[in-house]
Amino acid sequence: MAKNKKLVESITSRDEDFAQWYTDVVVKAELIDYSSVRGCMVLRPAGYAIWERIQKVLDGMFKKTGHVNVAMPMFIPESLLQKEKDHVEGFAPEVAWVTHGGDEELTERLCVRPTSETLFCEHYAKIIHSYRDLPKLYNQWCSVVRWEKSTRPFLRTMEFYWQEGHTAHENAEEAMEETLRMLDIYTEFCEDYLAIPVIRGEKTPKEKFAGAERTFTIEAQMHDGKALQSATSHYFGDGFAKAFDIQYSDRDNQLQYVHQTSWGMSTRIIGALIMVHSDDSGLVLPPKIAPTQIALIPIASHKEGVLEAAEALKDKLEDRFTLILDDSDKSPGWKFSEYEMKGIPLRLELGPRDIKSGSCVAVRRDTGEKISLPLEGIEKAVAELLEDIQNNLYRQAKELRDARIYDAEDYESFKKLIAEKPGFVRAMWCGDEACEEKIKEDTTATSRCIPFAAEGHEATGDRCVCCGKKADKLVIWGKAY
RNA sequence: CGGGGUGUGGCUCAGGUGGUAGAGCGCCUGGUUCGGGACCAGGAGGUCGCAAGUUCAAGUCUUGUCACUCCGACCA
Repeated sequence: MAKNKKLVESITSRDEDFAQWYTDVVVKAELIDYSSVRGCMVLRPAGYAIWERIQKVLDGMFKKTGHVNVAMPMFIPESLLQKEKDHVEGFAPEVAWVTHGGDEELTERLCVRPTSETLFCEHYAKIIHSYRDLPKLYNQWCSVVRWEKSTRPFLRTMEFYWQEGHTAHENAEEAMEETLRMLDIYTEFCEDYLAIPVIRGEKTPKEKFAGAERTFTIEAQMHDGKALQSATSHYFGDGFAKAFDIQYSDRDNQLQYVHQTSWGMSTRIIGALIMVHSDDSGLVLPPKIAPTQIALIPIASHKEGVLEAAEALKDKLEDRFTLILDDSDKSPGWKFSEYEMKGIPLRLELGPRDIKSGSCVAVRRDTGEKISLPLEGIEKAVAELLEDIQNNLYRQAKELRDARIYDAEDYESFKKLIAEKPGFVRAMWCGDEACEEKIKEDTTATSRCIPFAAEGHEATGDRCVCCGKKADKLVIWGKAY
């Protein structure tokens, strides 16, 4: 028993060493393995299954709002990448280049896409001619490569999976509407499915996407109080359209430039999922995103009738829930720990005692609570339990986050809060990039976003927390991943 | 890119001053078990990250290099 305990405790305590805890969970839950390529991870079945769930739900939301999927090439000729000045400047330092095909040196080197704006723009220039061709609402699921200096599983890898939506519209209003519509979809997805509360807002000019006119973001707070940018939605105006010559004839036969957007969410969100909900026993997954919702564990399965009863229960539940029945000869205790480590939201135990009493034991992953459920009408009880787990995870995360958003009026208290209190600080900002720089230098905190005033974030004063000059922007500040 | 740490069976690690490679867990076979990581017996499995060098002899010493990890800088 004592030595077995050691196995259970092989996850580093979250409060003791958050970074090590994170790595332990990711590896022990078998989400990823390290590969022989620096900064690139193997997404193992348990990890990829989460991504597949994310894809399925998000893709459904995209389709419902009229988007269609395409696949763009993974290579971008250097000359194409160069077309939009801010864009290339932003990404050039971190692109991977292909210089040879077989033994022959290429006349023009190809970059491995770090993002696909240029490819979409090139294509749009060819296929958009009339206002009747608009809007174009394209999305693609793919992986991209950025030559990162330091990497961590999910949070920052050299190759990562994501979706990138790229749309073209007749005018600024429509493009802006689309930008915010996608921010809404990401918000809904994070809060309703991942049970991660987010703060919505706009990035400051310093933090916005290379080539964008405006960048909107949803920011989540991790269990250690640090921020993680969970998705972004960019409004491009007609900047890319002018660089790539994407024009159409409008209703009055006048040539117009399109207005564009792009938006993305990546496998990084899985890092958020882990850092928001998981605990010292391993991964915790919200039922609505968990690839497997229930682990059904027969107790004393060699005894007469146990396996049969477990099979019958499985048949009863598997149409409505994703479930695995583990009838392997591992000990029950081993299985309990294993499925806790893997984050399965609900465990059902079925043994001789339960069969005799016509019930089974349910154990919640979020609270550890054990509940006896009558087998009669168990579908409904399980559905309610899963819903309650989903809601509880969201509530817990939101309560913790809300308790860790502080307001600062002056620079001294601002610095003190950032240094001493994990979490976010709300403070006024004058709009000067120099103040952002100074704050970053003094505290390592960055501006996460300018939250929407209509969503409960009204100005807390009229002076910049850094320089004291007149300020009309409330900014959420925090240390970020 | 700077600073710290670590590379030895699948995993976690032990191997003072150089001298034929070890443990626990896991894995395989058989048996007994089964309500919080079970037990017994037998068995398989390692060019010690990689490359040079010193030496009669290198897991151990020297140099280089690669990877992982943590903390910064940079970026998502």
